[in-house]
Amino acid sequence: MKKDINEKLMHIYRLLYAKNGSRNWWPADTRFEVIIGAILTQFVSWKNVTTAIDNLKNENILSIKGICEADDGRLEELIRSTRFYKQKARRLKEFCFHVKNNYNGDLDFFFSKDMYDLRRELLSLYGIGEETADSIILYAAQKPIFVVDAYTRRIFVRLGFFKEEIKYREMQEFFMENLEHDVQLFNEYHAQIDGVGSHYCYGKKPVCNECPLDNMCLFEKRITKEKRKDC
DNA sequence: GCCCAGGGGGCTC
DNA sequence: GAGCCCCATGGG
Repeated sequence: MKKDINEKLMHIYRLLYAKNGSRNWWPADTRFEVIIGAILTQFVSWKNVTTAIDNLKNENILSIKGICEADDGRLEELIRSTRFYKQKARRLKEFCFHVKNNYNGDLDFFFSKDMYDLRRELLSLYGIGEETADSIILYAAQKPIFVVDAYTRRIFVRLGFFKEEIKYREMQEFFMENLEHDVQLFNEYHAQIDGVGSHYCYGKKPVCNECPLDNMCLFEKRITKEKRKDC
């Protein structure tokens, strides 16, 4: 771990934490709900997801058994608010059947695997890509993997750490090479990024004046003078 | 009416 | 592997 990079990353973390406090992520009652939320939130705002999760709760099918036994059309209807609902209904079903058929429906059993074995297995399932897999590993299985997303890219490109075309794994490796592997730190760091991500962009729009990272935009060499005025 | 939002699969070359 | 299209709701 490079000490100077670690200190920069921790400085950013502390600025965000000082402003927002703990964000208590992930917003869910159970780890199964975390998993369902991770799949449903793909390319959609969280508000749309809460509608769907409430529907599943009200219908009393927010469980592996419940999803497995649910009628396909009914399931689609309940999660309609999350966009791409037909695909997502299939994703939920396939995840639940995987755990049911291979782990006797037992998430403890499923999550007892080595972290990277678990990651490979999740990635093999339909509809689970890197971000979704990592969210499940960190927030449901409580194993120390760093979750990156579009907001992480946006902010750290703007701050000058990454080029815009950086790959998911490269971003993830950067954080994991330069931060202590700690579930609580990884949990809160990603949550903090999420909390300010919507205020950031690559330079097209002004950043939020309230954001504690504004004065760090000077790290971003590719932002023009004109755009820098936004900071 | 239009634009955009925290992704992933599948196809092509 | 990169580039492209598909999926198809809800809020501002």
